[in-house]
Amino acid sequence: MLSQKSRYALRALLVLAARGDATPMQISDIAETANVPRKFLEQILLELKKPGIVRSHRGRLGGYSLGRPAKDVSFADVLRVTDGPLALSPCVSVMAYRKCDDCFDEAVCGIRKALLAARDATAEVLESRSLAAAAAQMRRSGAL
Amino acid sequence: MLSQKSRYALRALLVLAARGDATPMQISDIAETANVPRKFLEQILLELKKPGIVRSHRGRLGGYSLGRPAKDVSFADVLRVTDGPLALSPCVSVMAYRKCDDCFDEAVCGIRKALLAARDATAEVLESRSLAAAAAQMRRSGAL
DNA sequence: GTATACTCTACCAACTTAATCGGCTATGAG
DNA sequence: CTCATAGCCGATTAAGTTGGTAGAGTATAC
Repeated sequence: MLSQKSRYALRALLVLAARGDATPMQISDIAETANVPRKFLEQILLELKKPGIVRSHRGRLGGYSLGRPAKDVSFADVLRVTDGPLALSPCVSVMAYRKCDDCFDEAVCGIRKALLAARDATAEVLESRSLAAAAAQMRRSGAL
Repeated sequence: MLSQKSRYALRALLVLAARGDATPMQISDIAETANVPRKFLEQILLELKKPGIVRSHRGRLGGYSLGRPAKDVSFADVLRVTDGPLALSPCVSVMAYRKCDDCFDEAVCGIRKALLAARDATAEVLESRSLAAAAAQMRRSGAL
């Protein structure tokens, strides 16, 4: 299951993706539109900023905007920031591989292959879905 | 990521699946072979018993055995017990559907479709992998 | 009838999650 | 210049989850 934080992140980013222009939008406005607690959203946006998913402008008339075109931000990109690796086990994570703590031999593990297949399947789906596509779908179904 | 509990459950079940016969094996023996803390394994097996994944025999010479043939127990069956739904959001769970707490209209949600596709992809993989297949693979690669 | 092995409830420490608070810092408008 | 404004950032917190232990109860083979 996704964390609440991930859900908030996706909602906030969809708000940014839905507005055509790239002028910055203030945290408070994003928070209100996406229905996310303001102070919590601050933290989330800060994290999304590190990998360049969003960009910020300080001072008067500051705010946040997407760091790159909405079609180039996948669900996987976002979830990796807010929820960590997509994989079900560190030993099958492509972006953040790590040996399992108590695994004595990976080559012989009866669990690993299935988890790897699961990871590949989810990654393929989540990497192919962009904010742009999701925003477009929302527009089509009548949600502003 | 899987919980430690799920990893333990899979390891323990693979131990049971790997032995050909269906005579009960004691918790302590399973715990030792699968390298799982004994008391914790007790709880796990008890949970796996409710849906019939394992069967228990009490008293002297008691123990646990698989509740049905290893080829009929999928990874999905196990993980649903130990880690809950496979889905990333309650609203896309097939086995345990629930409306998302703060979602005002599911039909218009820009996130849901992607999560549903992700769920279907992982479910297909995890439902197609059985304990029998994993045990066979382990046997082939030299792990007893 | 008694040793043995599962059953069940309670408990615990450590960690994570979902926030909130308040002060600091950069910046654009006037 | 200056100051109101908006993001930056570290600390704190309450509640919940995770991983694991303890111990009394109960069924059953011998």
